[in-house]
Amino acid sequence: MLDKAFDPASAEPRLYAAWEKSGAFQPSGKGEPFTIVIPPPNVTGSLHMGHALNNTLQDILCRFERMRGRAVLWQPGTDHAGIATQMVVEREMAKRQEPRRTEIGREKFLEKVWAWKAESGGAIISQLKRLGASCDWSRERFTMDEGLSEAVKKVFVQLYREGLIYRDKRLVNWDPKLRTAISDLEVENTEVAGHFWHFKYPLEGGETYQFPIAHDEIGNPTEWETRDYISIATTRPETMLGDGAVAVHPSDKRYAPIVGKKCLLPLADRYIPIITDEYPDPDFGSGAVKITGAHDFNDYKVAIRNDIKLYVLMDEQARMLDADYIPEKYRGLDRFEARKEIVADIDARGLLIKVEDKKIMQPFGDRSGVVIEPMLTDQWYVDAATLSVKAIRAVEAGETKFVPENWTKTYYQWMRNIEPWCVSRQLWWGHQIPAWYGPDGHVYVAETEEEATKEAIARLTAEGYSLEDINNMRRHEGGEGPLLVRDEDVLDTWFSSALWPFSTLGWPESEGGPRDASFATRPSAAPQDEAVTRTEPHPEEPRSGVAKDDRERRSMLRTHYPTNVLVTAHDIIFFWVARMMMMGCHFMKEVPFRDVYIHALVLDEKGQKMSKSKGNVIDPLILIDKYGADALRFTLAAQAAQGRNIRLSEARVEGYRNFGTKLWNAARFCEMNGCVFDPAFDPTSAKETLNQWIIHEAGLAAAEATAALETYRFNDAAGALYKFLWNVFCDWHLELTKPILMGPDNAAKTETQKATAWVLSEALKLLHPFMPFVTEELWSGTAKRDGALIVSAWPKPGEFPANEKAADEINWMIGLITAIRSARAEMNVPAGAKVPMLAVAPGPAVSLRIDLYRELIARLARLEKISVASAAPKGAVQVVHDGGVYALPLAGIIDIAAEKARLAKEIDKCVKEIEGIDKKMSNSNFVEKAPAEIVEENRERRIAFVERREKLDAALRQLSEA
RNA sequence: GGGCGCGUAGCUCAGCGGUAGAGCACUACGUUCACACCGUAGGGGUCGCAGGUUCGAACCCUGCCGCGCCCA
Repeated sequence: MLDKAFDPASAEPRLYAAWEKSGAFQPSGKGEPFTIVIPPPNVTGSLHMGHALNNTLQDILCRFERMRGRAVLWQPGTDHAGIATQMVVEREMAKRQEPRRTEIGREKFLEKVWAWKAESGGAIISQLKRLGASCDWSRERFTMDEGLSEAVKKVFVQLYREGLIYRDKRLVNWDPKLRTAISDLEVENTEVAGHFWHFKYPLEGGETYQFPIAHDEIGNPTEWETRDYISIATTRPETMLGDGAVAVHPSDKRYAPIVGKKCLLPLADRYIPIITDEYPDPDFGSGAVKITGAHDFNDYKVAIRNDIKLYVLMDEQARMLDADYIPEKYRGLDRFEARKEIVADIDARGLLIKVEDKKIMQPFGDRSGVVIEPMLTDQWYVDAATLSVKAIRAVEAGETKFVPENWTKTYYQWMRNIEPWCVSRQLWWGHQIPAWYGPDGHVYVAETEEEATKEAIARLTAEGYSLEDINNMRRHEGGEGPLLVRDEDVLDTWFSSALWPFSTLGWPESEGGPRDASFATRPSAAPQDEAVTRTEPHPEEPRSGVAKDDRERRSMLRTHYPTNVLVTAHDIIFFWVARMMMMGCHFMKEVPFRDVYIHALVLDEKGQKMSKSKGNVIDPLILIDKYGADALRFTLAAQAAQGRNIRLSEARVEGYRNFGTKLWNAARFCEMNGCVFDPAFDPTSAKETLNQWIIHEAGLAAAEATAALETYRFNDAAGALYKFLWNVFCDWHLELTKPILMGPDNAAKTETQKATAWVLSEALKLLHPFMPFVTEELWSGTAKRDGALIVSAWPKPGEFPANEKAADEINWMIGLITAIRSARAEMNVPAGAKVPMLAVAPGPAVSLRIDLYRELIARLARLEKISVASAAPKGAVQVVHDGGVYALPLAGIIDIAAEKARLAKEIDKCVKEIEGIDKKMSNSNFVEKAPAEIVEENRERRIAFVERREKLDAALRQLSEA
């Protein structure tokens, strides 16, 4: 016996554990493969609404395809989140008042990070389980685990050898708090209140020129003043010390007389040229722009174009450098301190023209929150432009499709304007770059230090050094140190994430046996190598995802790559999709996924992005606690319409929780009425019209849900199932079965019990991807089953015999009942009162139907008795349905005026419809040009409305006579 | 400045060439033996505005107004 209600809190963990234990989450040996790699959440992360949506949709697809018999692999894991994780651990260390990372050194620090990871990392994994995610946890991976680290090394080395990774000095986004470079994507540009300072830069040698200060209507100058300076404006005065030039637009006549001359850079007391470049906007500020090539991205381009000198002004913490081109008084000052001083000093020299308040766009580090400083540094770059060629072509050729399709545009736009990808980070937590520097500064890129050392020795030997010379080049005294020094930096986390679709599946396929953790740095047997190679303990202990055996790795990669679909939000297209495409196309010679389904962002009720700082975060786990995972999942799916964001409201979640309860109660009804699933039941054998009808309707819902899921229309699938279950199965079918189930006809009863149980079982299957818990619980709770619902077979359209005749008949009856109920309610007939009904002069077809369904109609419309009359009695309420007239003889009980009003209202509706159709039909263009079927449809509708109006008119007439 | 998207019932949103829909909220009625996390019935929309295309526009096109996001 089913409990009174479903209890998610106790059922969910139990069911989840059973699924996992059964092996259902692992790909079955047979069936066409279906593969999704999870967008790996940060190891520091915890489940937010975006994850909940993202993973609900993936799970729906996985469960759907699993039930369709495919070998489903949903590959889970987390990424190591370089900056975030390092920050978390450092913060903890600070809280415990432990020595700083720089004091304990890299190795010790990394031990702490691994310890943190073991202790509190990956909390999100258990949260995904609460959501019901059917990932293959036996294959869980981590971007820092051994196999994936191998992949990273291999990719880096290969790209380097192909010339697609290089070291370069360029302007990067520098985070002075974290003291690392970050990518453009990790910078958030925010509008803030700032200032616009206008300075005078005096012309060299006291030179003067005429500067226009007034213009006529057509823009010709009418007044001039004599100037001995050029006016520049800046939002960042502290960078003026690094100016290499002042630029004006070549078309700007105002400055033409002084182009090519020099002006004095105040405070720095240097002369800098006045040049022309397309960059300055003559209408903006004074039209003259100071060019600080080393601290501004636009200026950098101007400086490179015009060969202007770059002056680096700041250190890694954005303090003014100790450099000879910086006046002593500013050295060591923080950039904002320096700004104050500089403005004051300019003012003191009489060179400050004015200060305006101005909204400015300022770049902030998304992790640190501090103002990003463009800095000229040496970093490693991936030649993204070259890699993008194949990635773009793959999408153009349709090898990968975006759903909805319009995201293709965003992808192209970014890919076609792609910048070199800075992949080095000045962090410790991450994949240390496999590059070593020789004593002469030469760089050797190799998968191991051993290899790099060999290369170095070969190179140095070729240059004529003896082994003894080389040994003397070692870094430390006494011949103990290494010859080479490894690059300190690590790779951007997204570098390893970009490999995720194939690295998690076992790439690179190792040639020998599985590698152990020390292999990479195992000392060689060669004596000369021994001398120059230091064996160091590997910071990366083998963790989860221990290498599978080779054969399996190869076959996983072969069967599951390319993956079928990547499910993600649009804010990750650049971060991830683009990079996976580039890496996949390059290394696998094949796109990483066939489809990219871009889902909505989940916003709060007001349409605001949820963020901790705004305090408008809705915690999915709290909703799960309150309403169950099924309710949350269904809500997200039902709202996941393509191309729209989701505003999540709790009321909606509550509504879908109620839907789950409705389903539960429907199952209880079945149980109480002997509707037990019989595996031998054959839906084509159903003889009762009612059963034929519900099977037919179930087939429509199944077809709709299947088609919708196949095209990622999650909301349509959810909607179709909701409607079928509640508004068809519960509202009508179960009600209509009651007389049969409680009646005397044993054959009809048995068939109805079986058919109803069968339809319920099919509905459980259809709903399972959306509401896995309650459906699984009901599956086993309502019958003895061969296996769990999660591995049952998805309903095929052919299993549901269509029966239009049965559908017409039952739907006619439903219409009649509804019409009677409506008239009753409007006439204020007490809900409990049973009244008689007369079918007025019914034709043979209607008579037959009335006879067939007399009991059902009477029951659901609360009628005392249904009989036939040649005419409606006087003063009766008359209901018109499908051309028939039905009278409720309520003379003396009902309010005649109210009934007249009701009829008048209905007549009015008909009249309006008829008028509308007439208007169309009288338009000769419509009749000529509209498709014949549309014209015919209108003709038929008109006939039906006219007939209805005639019946209603008659009823009204009769009522007036009474 | 460039790009993408959105303005449909009180709220949250479907629909995207031919009869305007859902959930929630609201109103009235209802302890009918699955369910009040329920049932029955009902009210509520000139589909942002203005043009255009079309026999026909919420839907396609153009412009405008308002809102959001992304990129400069």
